[in-house]
Amino acid sequence: MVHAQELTKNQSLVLDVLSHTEGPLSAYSLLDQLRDKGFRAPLQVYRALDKLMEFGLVHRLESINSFVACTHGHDHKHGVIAFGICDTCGRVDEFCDAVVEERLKGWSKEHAFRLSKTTIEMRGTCASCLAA
Amino acid sequence: MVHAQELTKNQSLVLDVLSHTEGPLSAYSLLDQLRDKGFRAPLQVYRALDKLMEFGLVHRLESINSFVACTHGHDHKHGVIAFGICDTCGRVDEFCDAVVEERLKGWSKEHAFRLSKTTIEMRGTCASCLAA
DNA sequence: TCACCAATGTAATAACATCACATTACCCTA
DNA sequence: TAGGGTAATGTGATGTTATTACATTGGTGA
Ligand SMILES: [Zn+2]
Ligand SMILES: [Zn+2]
Ligand SMILES: [Zn+2]
Ligand SMILES: [Zn+2]
Repeated sequence: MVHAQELTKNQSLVLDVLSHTEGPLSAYSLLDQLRDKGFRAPLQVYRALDKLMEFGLVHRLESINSFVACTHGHDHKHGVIAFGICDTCGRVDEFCDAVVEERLKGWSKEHAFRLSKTTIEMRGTCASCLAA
Repeated sequence: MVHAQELTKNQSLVLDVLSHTEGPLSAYSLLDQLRDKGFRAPLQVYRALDKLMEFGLVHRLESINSFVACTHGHDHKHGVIAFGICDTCGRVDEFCDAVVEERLKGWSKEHAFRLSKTTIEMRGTCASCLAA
């Protein structure tokens, strides 16, 4: 696992914005927020995001082409992660379920499928938004 | 459920290409393959895909921005669907797992999250490609 | 000093998706 | 059978997301 001190300048800047934002951001939103820090091109953001995802500090939400800071501790070892994404307010909840993981790995084993990455995303409306 | 006879011309054309293709296609690949059928613009493809997905005849693969024809029978009632996607050959396997579905719905209930759509995609390498 | 490698900067382009508006086809019914 | 309503279609422009290509910088170790 990588610690904050080991991050490069651009990686730190991107992680900082994500960490201080409630909800996911697109790469281009990140770029806009980092223009006054000297960011000029999408690739600067994408490169930082790639590394941060490799380190497990950031996750990509495939169904909305956006990114969130990991809500687990930095030393948390990720298994299969699932996300609950509120389409109304953008709130994202990250969680792990050992049973789900076991079932999906079971399918992979049965089918001799070498699993490299699993995406689980639930879209819907969160409790707060339902109440409102 | 909708039967093939009820599909419009554009919907039939799109489904036809998808059904006769091994593996997923992007919207623009579909467009290219349908140019000689009179297709001229992306929206023609996206509109047809939207309806076909509504009918449950086509699924979107979020992690690769592509679409596949459903491999279940037309009258199959979809629960939560999971996909195994081979990054080497493009093969896609669609399956349902009642336990996974129950666990994810359980999380939603616990968190008072109104679930509208669930995405489960496993990326990796299929048995054939591993053997080769 | 030099070779090497990781990180960065920049412009251009590719890939994916939607908006806005006009037109056509079809069904229902007055 | 004319008129109104709705679904489907055609078309161009635009918006959004992601990658390619190439140049430059900065440190690390022989
Ligand atoms: Zn995490
Ligand atoms: Zn919400
Ligand atoms: Zn299906
Ligand atoms: Zn394969």
